[in-house]
Amino acid sequence: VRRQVLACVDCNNFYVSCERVFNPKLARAPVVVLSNNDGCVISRSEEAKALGVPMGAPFFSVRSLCEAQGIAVFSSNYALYGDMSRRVMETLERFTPEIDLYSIDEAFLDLSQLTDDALVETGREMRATVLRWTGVPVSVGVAPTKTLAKLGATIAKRSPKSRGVVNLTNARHAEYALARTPVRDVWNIGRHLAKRLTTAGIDTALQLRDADERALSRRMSVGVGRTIFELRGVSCLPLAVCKPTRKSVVCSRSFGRSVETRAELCESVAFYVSRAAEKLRRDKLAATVLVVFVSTGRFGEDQYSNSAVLSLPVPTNFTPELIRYARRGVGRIYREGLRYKKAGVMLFGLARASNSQGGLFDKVDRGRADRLMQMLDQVNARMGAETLRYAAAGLRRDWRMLCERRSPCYTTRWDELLILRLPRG
DNA sequence: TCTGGGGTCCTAGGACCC
DNA sequence: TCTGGGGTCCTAGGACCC
Repeated sequence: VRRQVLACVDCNNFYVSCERVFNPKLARAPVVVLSNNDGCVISRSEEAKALGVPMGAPFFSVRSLCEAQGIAVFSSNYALYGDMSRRVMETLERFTPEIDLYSIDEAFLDLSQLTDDALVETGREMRATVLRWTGVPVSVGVAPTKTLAKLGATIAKRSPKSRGVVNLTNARHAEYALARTPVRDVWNIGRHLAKRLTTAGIDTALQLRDADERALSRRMSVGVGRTIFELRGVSCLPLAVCKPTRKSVVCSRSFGRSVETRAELCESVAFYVSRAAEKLRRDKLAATVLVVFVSTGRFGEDQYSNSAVLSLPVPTNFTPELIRYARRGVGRIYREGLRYKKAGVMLFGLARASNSQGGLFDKVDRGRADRLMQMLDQVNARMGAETLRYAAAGLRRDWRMLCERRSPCYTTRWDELLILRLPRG
């Protein structure tokens, strides 16, 4: 078997770090970033963690704590985080083309070509380079499998002594780390599995590694079996250097206020369809199934949620056509007298846009439709998102989600560039 | 005596990840 | 008053295919 060494590079509280890059006053201050619609806390600086802000806490429940402690609070700014992610990943790509971009703030790199004594040094160099070029601090774990590398990165993040890099290629070091890791902290062991494992007497990652793999595969899931092998240093999760094309596109939002009329619901759904269709076209895909869904709040009275599935006769990414079907879908599931809090669309059955099969009775001139969408996308790319948009997606849109504490899009909008004032003299 | 093996699809919901 | 969004994979048993 060929020796494999992977690095997991994980950005430290990524969204908070992005905000800090352009706002040095936040450097050692407590900072949190909220989810869409200013709903929950989804990123916390170490200082905010120390002040007792829990991950995932609804903002209303920690709002007074934030105010009392002077914690800086930001709405999500995905334009900024997406662009910063691109910079981090492009920096990492300088180290090796064998890189698996796992999420907005994480990547796995193949370091099998390096000798053992070069591993930690390379990890430190990656860390220093990303910090210097992008301003984002990262943690690095090095190990023979993804699961162990990920664990290494988590430990690196928590222990200052590691200076950001943890090497678990050595079997004794790995065993030491596994013995001190609760099973719930293992990648792909979530809340439910952790509970079932603890009930079965498996509390640490080391106990999981040494458990009966066949029995647990059968009793829990094949995923658990894979995790056990991964903890033993036997790779089951290959490096995905070439991502397979996506299988679905989703666009949905909670409303900033509740929505009751069919007209406004249609408007919002048309807006989500426009965004979803843009994603399709960016990936050169076309959809054959459209799902529209609506729901009231999850916590109050009068709960309702429903969805409508519409099959599209010809694979399409043509916005007005998708809007037509989506409105039909809303008509099927809309109930009067309810306070809707969320709506969205999903697209499935994705095929490559170029070689889609035409329909015998197709009424749309596909050539013209493609040219129109291409023009629309070009104008919006050049002049700013939504310079051209469909009126069906609403003009006022006062149902839009809250984002009252959003930072400027420092890196993606000319009118929001950071302005520096130099001191005199 | 002795009755294959490997694959896909279906469905809705659940689990997991960030 | 106020609780995110976008993904992937797995499950289970039967139907169906070669």
